[in-house]
Amino acid sequence: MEAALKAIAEPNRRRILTLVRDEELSAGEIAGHFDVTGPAISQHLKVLKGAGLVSERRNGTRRLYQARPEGLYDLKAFLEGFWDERLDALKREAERKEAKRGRNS
Amino acid sequence: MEAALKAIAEPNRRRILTLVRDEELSAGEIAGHFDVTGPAISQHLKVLKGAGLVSERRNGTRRLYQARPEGLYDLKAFLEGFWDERLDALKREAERKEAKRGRNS
DNA sequence: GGCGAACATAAGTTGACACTTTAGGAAGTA
DNA sequence: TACTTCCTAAAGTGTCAACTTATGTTCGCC
Repeated sequence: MEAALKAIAEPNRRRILTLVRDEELSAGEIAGHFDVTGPAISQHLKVLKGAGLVSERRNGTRRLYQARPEGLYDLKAFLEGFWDERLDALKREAERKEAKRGRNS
Repeated sequence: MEAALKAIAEPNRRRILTLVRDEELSAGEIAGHFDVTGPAISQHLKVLKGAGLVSERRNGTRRLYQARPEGLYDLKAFLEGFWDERLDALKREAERKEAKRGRNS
Protein backbone atom coordinates (compact mmCIF):
# COMPACT_ATOMS: atom_id res chain seq x y z
CA MET A 1 0.00 0.00 0.00
CA GLU A 2 2.87 2.29 0.81
CA ALA A 3 4.09 2.23 -2.79
CA ALA A 4 0.62 2.84 -4.24
CA LEU A 5 0.09 5.73 -1.86
CA LYS A 6 3.37 7.37 -2.73
CA ALA A 7 2.65 6.80 -6.40
CA ILE A 8 -0.74 8.51 -6.49
CA ALA A 9 0.41 11.32 -4.22
CA GLU A 10 2.01 12.89 -7.30
CA PRO A 11 -0.45 14.84 -9.48
CA ASN A 12 1.08 13.90 -12.84
CA ARG A 13 0.94 10.24 -11.94
CA ARG A 14 -2.73 10.55 -11.00
CA ARG A 15 -3.35 12.15 -14.39
CA ILE A 16 -1.51 9.31 -16.11
CA LEU A 17 -3.57 6.83 -14.19
CA THR A 18 -6.84 8.39 -15.31
CA LEU A 19 -5.57 8.53 -18.89
CA VAL A 20 -4.92 4.80 -19.03
CA ARG A 21 -7.87 3.81 -16.94
CA ASP A 22 -10.21 2.94 -19.79
CA GLU A 23 -7.86 2.54 -22.75
CA GLU A 24 -4.41 1.21 -23.39
CA LEU A 25 -1.98 3.96 -24.39
CA SER A 26 1.64 4.01 -25.49
CA ALA A 27 4.26 5.90 -23.54
CA GLY A 28 4.47 8.44 -26.32
CA GLU A 29 0.72 9.02 -26.40
CA ILE A 30 0.73 9.52 -22.68
CA ALA A 31 3.66 11.91 -22.84
CA GLY A 32 1.76 13.91 -25.47
CA HIS A 33 -0.69 14.99 -22.78
CA PHE A 34 1.98 16.57 -20.63
CA ASP A 35 4.39 19.47 -20.78
CA VAL A 36 7.27 17.55 -19.28
CA THR A 37 9.78 15.58 -21.33
CA GLY A 38 9.49 11.97 -22.34
CA PRO A 39 11.97 10.59 -19.83
CA ALA A 40 10.03 12.21 -17.01
CA ILE A 41 6.90 10.33 -18.07
CA SER A 42 8.95 7.19 -18.46
CA GLN A 43 10.08 7.51 -14.87
CA HIS A 44 6.54 8.07 -13.67
CA LEU A 45 5.38 4.99 -15.54
CA LYS A 46 8.13 3.01 -13.88
CA VAL A 47 6.94 4.13 -10.46
CA LEU A 48 3.34 3.31 -11.31
CA LYS A 49 4.32 -0.09 -12.60
CA GLY A 50 6.45 -0.76 -9.53
CA ALA A 51 3.44 0.04 -7.37
CA GLY A 52 1.31 -2.35 -9.39
CA LEU A 53 -0.97 0.40 -10.62
CA VAL A 54 -0.37 -0.10 -14.34
CA SER A 55 0.43 -3.04 -16.57
CA GLU A 56 3.00 -2.89 -19.36
CA ARG A 57 2.71 -4.71 -22.66
CA ARG A 58 5.23 -4.52 -25.48
CA ASN A 59 4.13 -4.25 -29.04
CA GLY A 60 6.98 -3.79 -31.47
CA THR A 61 8.97 -0.75 -30.55
CA ARG A 62 6.17 0.63 -28.43
CA ARG A 63 5.10 -0.06 -24.88
CA LEU A 64 1.44 0.01 -24.02
CA TYR A 65 0.24 0.84 -20.56
CA GLN A 66 -3.08 0.37 -18.87
CA ALA A 67 -4.42 0.94 -15.38
CA ARG A 68 -4.63 -1.96 -12.99
CA PRO A 69 -7.33 -1.02 -10.48
CA GLU A 70 -6.49 -3.99 -8.27
CA GLY A 71 -3.35 -2.11 -7.32
CA LEU A 72 -5.46 0.32 -5.36
CA TYR A 73 -7.34 -2.35 -3.49
CA ASP A 74 -5.29 -2.30 -0.30
CA LEU A 75 -5.51 1.44 -0.05
CA LYS A 76 -9.24 1.35 -0.58
CA ALA A 77 -9.56 -1.30 2.13
CA PHE A 78 -7.48 0.79 4.51
CA LEU A 79 -9.70 3.82 4.04
CA GLU A 80 -12.90 1.86 4.43
CA GLY A 81 -11.54 0.13 7.50
CA PHE A 82 -10.67 3.49 8.95
CA TRP A 83 -14.31 4.51 8.73
CA ASP A 84 -15.86 1.28 9.83
CA GLU A 85 -13.67 0.73 12.86
CA ARG A 86 -14.07 4.34 13.83
CA LEU A 87 -17.81 3.94 13.73
CA ASP A 88 -17.55 0.77 15.76
CA ALA A 89 -15.49 2.59 18.36
CA LEU A 90 -18.05 5.37 18.56
CA LYS A 91 -20.80 2.82 18.92
CA ARG A 92 -19.04 1.01 21.74
CA GLU A 93 -18.42 4.33 23.43
CA ALA A 94 -22.09 5.24 23.19
CA GLU A 95 -23.12 1.88 24.60
CA ARG A 96 -20.70 2.26 27.45
CA LYS A 97 -22.16 5.61 28.38
CA GLU A 98 -25.66 4.26 28.04
CA ALA A 99 -24.90 1.41 30.44
CA LYS A 100 -23.35 3.83 32.91
CA ARG A 101 -26.39 6.05 32.76
CA GLY A 102 -28.59 3.06 33.42
CA ARG A 103 -26.68 2.21 36.58
CA ASN A 104 -26.87 5.78 37.88
CA SER A 105 -30.56 6.30 37.37
CA MET B 1 -7.72 15.75 -1.70
CA GLU B 2 -4.18 16.58 -2.71
CA ALA B 3 -3.30 17.67 0.82
CA ALA B 4 -4.87 14.62 2.43
CA LEU B 5 -3.04 12.35 0.02
CA LYS B 6 0.33 13.92 0.68
CA ALA B 7 -0.40 13.80 4.39
CA ILE B 8 -1.13 10.08 4.63
CA ALA B 9 1.68 9.20 2.26
CA GLU B 10 4.04 9.59 5.20
CA PRO B 11 4.17 6.50 7.46
CA ASN B 12 4.53 8.35 10.75
CA ARG B 13 1.54 10.48 9.94
CA ARG B 14 -0.52 7.40 9.20
CA ARG B 15 0.50 6.00 12.57
CA ILE B 16 -0.52 9.24 14.25
CA LEU B 17 -3.85 9.09 12.48
CA THR B 18 -4.58 5.60 13.72
CA LEU B 19 -3.51 6.59 17.24
CA VAL B 20 -6.04 9.41 17.43
CA ARG B 21 -8.72 7.65 15.49
CA ASP B 22 -10.73 6.43 18.48
CA GLU B 23 -9.46 8.58 21.32
CA GLU B 24 -8.34 12.15 21.81
CA LEU B 25 -4.64 12.37 22.64
CA SER B 26 -2.32 15.22 23.56
CA ALA B 27 0.69 16.09 21.44
CA GLY B 28 2.95 14.75 24.17
CA GLU B 29 1.11 11.46 24.43
CA ILE B 30 1.34 11.05 20.68
CA ALA B 31 5.03 11.88 20.67
CA GLY B 32 5.55 9.21 23.35
CA HIS B 33 4.78 6.54 20.79
CA PHE B 34 7.59 7.60 18.45
CA ASP B 35 11.34 7.72 18.45
CA VAL B 36 11.55 11.13 16.86
CA THR B 37 11.60 14.37 18.83
CA GLY B 38 8.58 16.36 19.90
CA PRO B 39 8.92 19.12 17.32
CA ALA B 40 8.90 16.55 14.56
CA ILE B 41 5.55 15.24 15.77
CA SER B 42 4.34 18.79 16.13
CA GLN B 43 5.12 19.42 12.49
CA HIS B 44 3.36 16.26 11.43
CA LEU B 45 0.30 17.31 13.41
CA LYS B 46 0.37 20.64 11.68
CA VAL B 47 0.34 18.94 8.30
CA LEU B 48 -2.49 16.63 9.33
CA LYS B 49 -4.48 19.54 10.65
CA GLY B 50 -3.85 21.55 7.49
CA ALA B 51 -5.18 18.65 5.46
CA GLY B 52 -8.29 18.49 7.64
CA LEU B 53 -7.45 15.03 8.91
CA VAL B 54 -7.31 15.89 12.61
CA SER B 55 -9.02 18.39 14.86
CA GLU B 56 -7.20 20.39 17.51
CA ARG B 57 -8.64 21.40 20.87
CA ARG B 58 -6.80 23.30 23.56
CA ASN B 59 -7.14 22.37 27.18
CA GLY B 60 -4.92 24.35 29.50
CA THR B 61 -1.33 23.99 28.43
CA ARG B 62 -2.07 20.91 26.36
CA ARG B 63 -3.41 20.45 22.87
CA LEU B 64 -5.66 17.51 22.18
CA TYR B 65 -5.91 15.96 18.76
CA GLN B 66 -8.40 13.60 17.25
CA ALA B 67 -8.92 12.09 13.82
CA ARG B 68 -11.47 13.66 11.51
CA PRO B 69 -12.52 10.91 9.09
CA GLU B 70 -14.45 13.37 6.94
CA GLY B 71 -11.05 14.64 5.81
CA LEU B 72 -10.55 11.41 3.89
CA TYR B 73 -13.92 11.54 2.18
CA ASP B 74 -12.76 13.05 -1.11
CA LEU B 75 -9.97 10.53 -1.44
CA LYS B 76 -12.32 7.67 -0.74
CA ALA B 77 -14.74 9.01 -3.35
CA PHE B 78 -11.92 9.28 -5.88
CA LEU B 79 -10.91 5.68 -5.36
CA GLU B 80 -14.45 4.38 -5.55
CA GLY B 81 -15.10 6.44 -8.65
CA PHE B 82 -11.99 4.99 -10.21
CA TRP B 83 -13.46 1.51 -9.82
CA ASP B 84 -16.99 2.29 -10.78
CA GLU B 85 -16.21 4.23 -13.92
CA ARG B 86 -13.68 1.67 -14.94
CA LEU B 87 -16.29 -1.03 -14.63
CA ASP B 88 -18.71 1.10 -16.62
CA ALA B 89 -16.14 1.49 -19.35
CA LEU B 90 -15.54 -2.23 -19.48
CA LYS B 91 -19.26 -2.84 -19.64
CA ARG B 92 -19.72 -0.39 -22.50
CA GLU B 93 -16.82 -2.02 -24.30
CA ALA B 94 -18.34 -5.46 -23.89
CA GLU B 95 -21.69 -4.26 -25.17
CA ARG B 96 -20.06 -2.65 -28.16
CA LYS B 97 -18.33 -5.89 -29.07
CA GLU B 98 -21.52 -7.82 -28.51
CA ALA B 99 -23.41 -5.56 -30.90
CA LYS B 100 -20.66 -5.93 -33.47
CA ARG B 101 -20.78 -9.67 -33.19
CA GLY B 102 -24.52 -9.58 -33.70
CA ARG B 103 -24.13 -7.69 -36.93
CA ASN B 104 -21.50 -10.06 -38.26
CA SER B 105 -23.31 -13.28 -37.50
C1' DG C 1 24.20 -4.56 -41.87
C1' DG C 2 22.69 0.27 -41.54
C1' DC C 3 19.19 3.55 -40.08
C1' DG C 4 15.36 5.77 -37.78
C1' DA C 5 11.67 5.51 -34.27
C1' DA C 6 10.11 4.73 -29.67
C1' DC C 7 11.44 4.22 -25.14
C1' DA C 8 14.35 3.38 -21.25
C1' DT C 9 18.38 4.38 -18.42
C1' DA C 10 22.33 7.38 -16.62
C1' DA C 11 23.98 11.41 -14.60
C1' DG C 12 23.37 15.80 -12.73
C1' DT C 13 20.55 19.76 -10.72
C1' DT C 14 17.17 21.73 -7.91
C1' DG C 15 13.48 22.04 -4.65
C1' DA C 16 10.78 19.81 -1.16
C1' DC C 17 10.54 17.56 3.22
C1' DA C 18 11.44 15.01 7.39
C1' DC C 19 14.34 15.66 10.82
C1' DT C 20 17.39 18.11 14.29
C1' DT C 21 18.62 21.81 17.92
C1' DT C 22 17.47 26.17 19.74
C1' DA C 23 14.40 29.66 21.10
C1' DG C 24 9.74 31.53 22.23
C1' DG C 25 4.82 31.66 23.91
C1' DA C 26 0.88 30.34 26.74
C1' DA C 27 -1.21 28.22 30.80
C1' DG C 28 -0.84 26.34 35.62
C1' DT C 29 1.44 26.81 40.42
C1' DA C 30 4.06 28.70 44.41
C1' DT D 1 6.53 37.64 39.87
C1' DA D 2 9.12 33.78 39.15
C1' DC D 3 9.15 29.03 37.70
C1' DT D 4 7.76 24.84 35.36
C1' DT D 5 5.33 22.32 31.86
C1' DC D 6 3.69 21.69 27.36
C1' DC D 7 3.93 22.71 23.01
C1' DT D 8 4.87 25.44 18.72
C1' DA D 9 7.98 28.39 15.73
C1' DA D 10 12.40 29.26 13.68
C1' DA D 11 16.59 28.00 11.53
C1' DG D 12 19.72 24.72 9.71
C1' DT D 13 20.93 20.08 7.62
C1' DG D 14 20.81 15.76 4.93
C1' DT D 15 18.10 12.96 1.98
C1' DC D 16 14.91 11.99 -1.55
C1' DA D 17 12.30 12.77 -5.63
C1' DA D 18 10.92 15.17 -9.94
C1' DC D 19 12.90 17.15 -13.48
C1' DT D 20 16.47 18.11 -17.18
C1' DT D 21 19.94 16.65 -21.05
C1' DA D 22 22.67 13.02 -22.87
C1' DT D 23 23.30 8.26 -23.87
C1' DG D 24 21.96 3.47 -24.52
C1' DT D 25 18.72 -0.32 -26.24
C1' DT D 26 15.30 -2.66 -28.81
C1' DC D 27 12.49 -3.15 -32.69
C1' DG D 28 10.91 -2.62 -37.58
C1' DC D 29 12.30 -1.44 -42.15
C1' DC D 30 15.42 -0.49 -46.29
